[in-house]
Amino acid sequence: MTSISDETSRRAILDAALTILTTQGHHALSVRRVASEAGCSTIGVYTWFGGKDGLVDALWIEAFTSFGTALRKIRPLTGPFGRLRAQAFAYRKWALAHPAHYQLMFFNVIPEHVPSDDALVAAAAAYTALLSAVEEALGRGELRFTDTALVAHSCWAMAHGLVTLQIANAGLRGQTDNEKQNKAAFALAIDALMVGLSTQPDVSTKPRATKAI
Amino acid sequence: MTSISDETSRRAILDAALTILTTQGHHALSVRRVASEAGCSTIGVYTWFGGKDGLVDALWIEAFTSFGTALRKIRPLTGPFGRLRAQAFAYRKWALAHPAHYQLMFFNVIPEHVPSDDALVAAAAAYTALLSAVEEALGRGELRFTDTALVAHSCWAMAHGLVTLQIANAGLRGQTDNEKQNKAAFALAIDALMVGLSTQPDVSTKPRATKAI
DNA sequence: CGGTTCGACATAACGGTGTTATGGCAAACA
DNA sequence: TGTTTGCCATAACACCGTTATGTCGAACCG
Repeated sequence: MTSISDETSRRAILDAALTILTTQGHHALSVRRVASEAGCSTIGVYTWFGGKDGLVDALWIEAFTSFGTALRKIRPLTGPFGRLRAQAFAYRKWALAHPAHYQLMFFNVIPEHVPSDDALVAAAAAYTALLSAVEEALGRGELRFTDTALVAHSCWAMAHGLVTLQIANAGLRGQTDNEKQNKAAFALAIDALMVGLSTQPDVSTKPRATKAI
Repeated sequence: MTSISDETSRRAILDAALTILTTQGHHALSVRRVASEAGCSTIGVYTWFGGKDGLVDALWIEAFTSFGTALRKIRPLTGPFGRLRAQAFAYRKWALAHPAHYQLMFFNVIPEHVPSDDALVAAAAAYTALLSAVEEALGRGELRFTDTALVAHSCWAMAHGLVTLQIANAGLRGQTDNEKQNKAAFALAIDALMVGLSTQPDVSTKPRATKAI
């Protein structure tokens, strides 16, 4: 029996959590602060989300949904691996645009949180976007391998590893994050993997000698 | 003025933290529990480590030191990329043998901890092991690229991404972790990257169609 | 309309956390 | 012998997630 006012209460708390997460980071995401930001007592978090865990779970689901749609938007098919490459860059773009969310999703940054079944469904939906791109490449005969899941796993791990290292390093010493060089390094690694997975190793990219990272 | 008894106090606390970390996980790593396990008051953690942050930092340094020596042990040079491949598998082996440490090092699992300068030195030392292997491959003319750092970054990200996904998934649903299939998936991705980075794409591995992951 | 039920919510508390102020106490030193 | 110094336990502080208690208003029903 969720009325409109119910949803606004829920939304207010969720938005408060969202702003705290993006502006102050996950360490500031306490029930008391969220309630204060939302203008209610801590009880609100428990009536609408069942506790901090449920709140984090809701954030997780929203994040994975946004992530999944960002990946699913990629449709161009220009050139071999066109969609896979574009998806990898979309992956990177989304992650760097939402680092707090990305940490929430993949860094296990709130140790007491274990994703619910609904959350796992949302995560799986994002993964299927990647799977379909792999299947497409496989259908076009661009892969040396026939196992979609294995190839998708490799691509996911590559993109995840690259993005993870960048986010972790950026949070470390406040280094000047040279977006251009980082993106070039990302492209190099992704392209190398694509070449390695490809039937036609030297088509998709024309690598040149590059400068130091 | 660190006497022997001083070092034993320090060691006792550090060992207590280590056993708690490995047996109960990072969420159980509280100052009070560590002190209780070590048989002293919470003050001990502060006199010897300056607080929880310093304790975690000490664990981090020990972990990266162990990790670095594991990587540096890899010496065989059989075949192209022999050392790089062996190092990747050593990377994986160490990470899966010390999942709690790996999470501590890379998952940002204790949010309030920021690595000290000493800790960053230890981490950099582990990275140089990888760099030297890349330089060796480069010296043997096995790479299409001339930038050591870029290639090392790619390799690191690939291994890190693969291991990270496995550890995160293992912690998720208590799935039966089919070590054999996981290792095969790891090998496939690493080999594909090596091929993509190689001057002679079809030499290092002979991939076949593989079963589902 | 009056009584009852029920859900949202605030207050205040409980047990836990990291941290620290206070003070005791033994060893080293002048 | 008197003083200083450093290790350490006790107890407290502020914060955390969570919950028991009770209030209040709306909805429901006779």
